[in-house]
Amino acid sequence: MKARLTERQNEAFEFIRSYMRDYRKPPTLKEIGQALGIRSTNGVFKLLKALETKGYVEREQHAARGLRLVDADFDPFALDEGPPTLPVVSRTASDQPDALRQRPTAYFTVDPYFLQKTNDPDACLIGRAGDDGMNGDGIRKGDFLLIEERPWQQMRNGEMAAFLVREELHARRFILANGRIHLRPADRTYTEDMFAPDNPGCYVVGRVIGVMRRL
Amino acid sequence: MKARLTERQNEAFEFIRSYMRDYRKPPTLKEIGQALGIRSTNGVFKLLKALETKGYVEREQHAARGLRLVDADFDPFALDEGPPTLPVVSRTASDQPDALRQRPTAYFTVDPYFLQKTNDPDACLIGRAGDDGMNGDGIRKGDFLLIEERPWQQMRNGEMAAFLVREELHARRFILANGRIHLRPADRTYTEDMFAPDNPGCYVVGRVIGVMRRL
DNA sequence: CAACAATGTGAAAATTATTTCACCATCGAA
DNA sequence: TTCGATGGTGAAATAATTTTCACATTGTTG
Repeated sequence: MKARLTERQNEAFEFIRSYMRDYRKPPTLKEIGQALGIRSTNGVFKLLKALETKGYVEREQHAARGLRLVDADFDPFALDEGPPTLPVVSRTASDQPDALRQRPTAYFTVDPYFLQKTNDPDACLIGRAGDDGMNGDGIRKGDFLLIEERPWQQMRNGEMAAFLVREELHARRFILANGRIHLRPADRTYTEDMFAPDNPGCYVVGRVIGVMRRL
Repeated sequence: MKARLTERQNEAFEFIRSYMRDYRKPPTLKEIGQALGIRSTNGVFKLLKALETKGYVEREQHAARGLRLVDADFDPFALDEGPPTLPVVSRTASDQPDALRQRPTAYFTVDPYFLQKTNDPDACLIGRAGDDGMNGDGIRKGDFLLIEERPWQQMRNGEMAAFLVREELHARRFILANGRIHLRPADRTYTEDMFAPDNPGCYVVGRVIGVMRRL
């Protein structure tokens, strides 16, 4: 695990990235200093040493612009792997959850930032909220839900869940009580549904880890 | 049509490309010389001048590694393809809107779908909602707002706008009435602000065309 | 042949860039 | 409070890099 950056170090790091993106070469200490408002190259020098120690950049001693971004994730030129692409799934019967990934209607590119809380980006997909039952939590009908697939046994109480009822996908808070799954809306005009885990009329797809909306 | 390169010039050019692909920065004259077996940096210097004259590279006078490949076809880093990457901007004073793009804290990859309603993806950036004033419209504090930069004169009444007050970014509905800009919250516990268009304490960044949230 | 462009050598000058040094301020943890 | 990590200033020492100069070789062209 990489050590965390301080705010200042992050500013320097992000400037380097944006500079390299624009100019196709690393910046000099002076240029970094000008961008961050540091008058002494030594101030920058120390920031860079910190970035190097923490493993964010590599430096070539004495070389002009002797800077390299270590992690390909941060490399604005890395072509090997682009950002992950996730399938956008459409209506699927709750008793045929396997059909979910069968015929995606589209693929969306998603920034890795939104997948950070996931172990496995391959287990993620995107669905659309089918109603306004979670308006109170800022999820509206038609929103794109970033879902990490996960069986109901691994869900924790209070987590935002995506599930299929009939042919529709909905977001609700997951609560397991007395051997039954409660799906609690944020809006009182919607009713709280309750299912036995093995009820084929309801299938918990997974945990909602992100929301995206086009206006 | 570009002038043709001599054999030697082509060798230099190809070396520069391969060097940049490997090291993510342009080579020095000495390095080029070593690769081509030229002992004098001046020999290399002349080759580069020829490449510049013929329009294959651009050079920044006196700058260390001040080399740029002109044609994107030859650019080993060309990113023309692939989803657009937008800057994530941080707090900025409302009277210095130009500083907005100066020091992005990060870059996000965004699926083109979310930019379809824009003419110019380059005019787009990402900011974070600074308060809960638009909860009623499904925008919560900390949400990532996809913003199309646009001067207030081009905004239409009722559109979702992003604007800076003090150092914070907020989302509100834009309403121009009686020569004054009204910024209307969706939540009544927030007050509707009103500004003269030239008030330096308030800067309309643009139109909000998307929302993203990580849970 | 004379003129010219392309390519070189070698060295010195000019400029840019990194590194080090001494010293200072702030902040959070021991 | 003392300490270490962080982030700075300013100046000076090194080192790297580009640029210029004088001169030479080769091959092509008029």
